[in-house]
Amino acid sequence: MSIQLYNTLTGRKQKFESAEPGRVKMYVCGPTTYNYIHLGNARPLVVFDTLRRYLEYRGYEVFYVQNFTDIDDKVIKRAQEEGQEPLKVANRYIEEFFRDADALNVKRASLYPRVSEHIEDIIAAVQELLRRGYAYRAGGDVYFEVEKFPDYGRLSGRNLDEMRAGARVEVNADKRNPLDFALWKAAAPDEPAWESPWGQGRPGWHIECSTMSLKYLGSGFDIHGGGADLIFPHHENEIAQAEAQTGQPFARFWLHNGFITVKEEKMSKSKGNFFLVRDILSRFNPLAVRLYLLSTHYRSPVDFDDERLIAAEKGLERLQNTRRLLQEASDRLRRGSEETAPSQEKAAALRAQIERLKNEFVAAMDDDFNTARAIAAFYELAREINTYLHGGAALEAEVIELATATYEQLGEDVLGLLGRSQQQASAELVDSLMELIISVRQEARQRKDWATADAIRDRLKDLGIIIEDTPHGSRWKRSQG
RNA sequence: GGCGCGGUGGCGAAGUGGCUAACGCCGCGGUCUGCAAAACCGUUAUGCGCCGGUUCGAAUCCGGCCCGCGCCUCCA
Repeated sequence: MSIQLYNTLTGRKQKFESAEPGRVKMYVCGPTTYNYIHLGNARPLVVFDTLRRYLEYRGYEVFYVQNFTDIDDKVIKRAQEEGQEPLKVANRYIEEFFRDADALNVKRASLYPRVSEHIEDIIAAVQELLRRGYAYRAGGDVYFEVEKFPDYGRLSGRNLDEMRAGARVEVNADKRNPLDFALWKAAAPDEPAWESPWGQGRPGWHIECSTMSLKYLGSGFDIHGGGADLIFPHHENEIAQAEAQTGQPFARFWLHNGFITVKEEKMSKSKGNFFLVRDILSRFNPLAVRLYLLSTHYRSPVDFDDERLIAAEKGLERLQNTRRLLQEASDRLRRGSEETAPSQEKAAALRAQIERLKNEFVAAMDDDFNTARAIAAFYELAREINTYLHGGAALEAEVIELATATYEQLGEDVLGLLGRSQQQASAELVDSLMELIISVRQEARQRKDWATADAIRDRLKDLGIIIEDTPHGSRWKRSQG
């Protein structure tokens, strides 16, 4: 009954225990904010969000940090193309990021630190690396010297000799070793720059993540996640920087999700075969996209294909139907329209199934976060509940309550697949409808069509809604009783 | 060249030594239903890339081969 997670650092599943009892600290590399996110960006978002939800379900308090890379070559390039300030461009895409993430039912992280707001911290980190002899200056640049860090290559499972043999590393005369990487880059004339001990410049890519994760989570935090393409060099470099800087182990568990592929090929920006989440969401139910992403184990590749999205939509519909049927059943019970005595036998049978499937769900999730197996158990749960509801016997209130609570807990709290309930949706719809009615009435009043305006107010009053006109517009409330 | 992942029914996808190979989608048949929808039941792999081997027993372990993909370079 313990959680096992595959740790890239050790190459095997390990029992997960948080460093601090009851509290998990996790960091997931976020997007570079120069465009809408694509499906490949969405996978870690959904996967680690679900991991976070599961850990919370298992009773942990989770402190979840996700960064935004808002200073970077691509942001700068984009800004130049658009003739805008880089930070403005970044801000805009951060807003768009939240729209997509919200649609995918991704819970907000505890904190979203941005590079541009942590320049001081980064400069301090680079200074410390220089002081400790792990870094060197070359003109206005500062590089990390990989030879000085004996463990370099541990995460990605290679050593310096092997990597040099790869010979695909760009030659740079300023570097002592081709694999040395920039901690600080001198700025070109038109680029955003900050004053530093090495002149005007900006941070390298890797230093931001180690600096911000150390700042908010401290050395030895529990989980560091991201896409598998970040293992090398990004995460390798983070480890080198952080451990060289602090002399302490950096993160305890390294988790990496597999790629999204298109026709079996990796979806990537450089290949140009990527699909924006924004476009996908315009054609498919966002929660179906979420279901599709969780239907495969997080470390395996997932191929993007319309047919699979359609299948996911169908599956989702079934899962959401069960929730609706449960809602109807409890409404019926509340109205007291059940005439015969409930079947204790059938209720007991459902109770046993709920127990069994919930255990299966938890066992699957405990085993390296096997959402595919967990979802299978959830489908079975839906079927068992449907069978009971459809069985013709009188319903028993307590088992309906148990079924509803369990279904909601696994399906929404953990998997995030059910979305807003019927009740929440209705409440929101009422708000929107009232807004609509009030604006129609407002138009009538502007025309001085008092008859229509008064008729609307009177008829709403009959429905138990009171309109109050004020100098700033109209507001509404429900009448008492 | 180095390192690594994967090939399971029509399509996806679990399963890593032993009940009838989960689960979803699609198709077909049925139950229910005024109709429709929803829901439920049945049905689809004597077989898990190919060839050998180990074992009482393998999709699961070992060896070889074929095929697809990834990382080694910005990428989630």
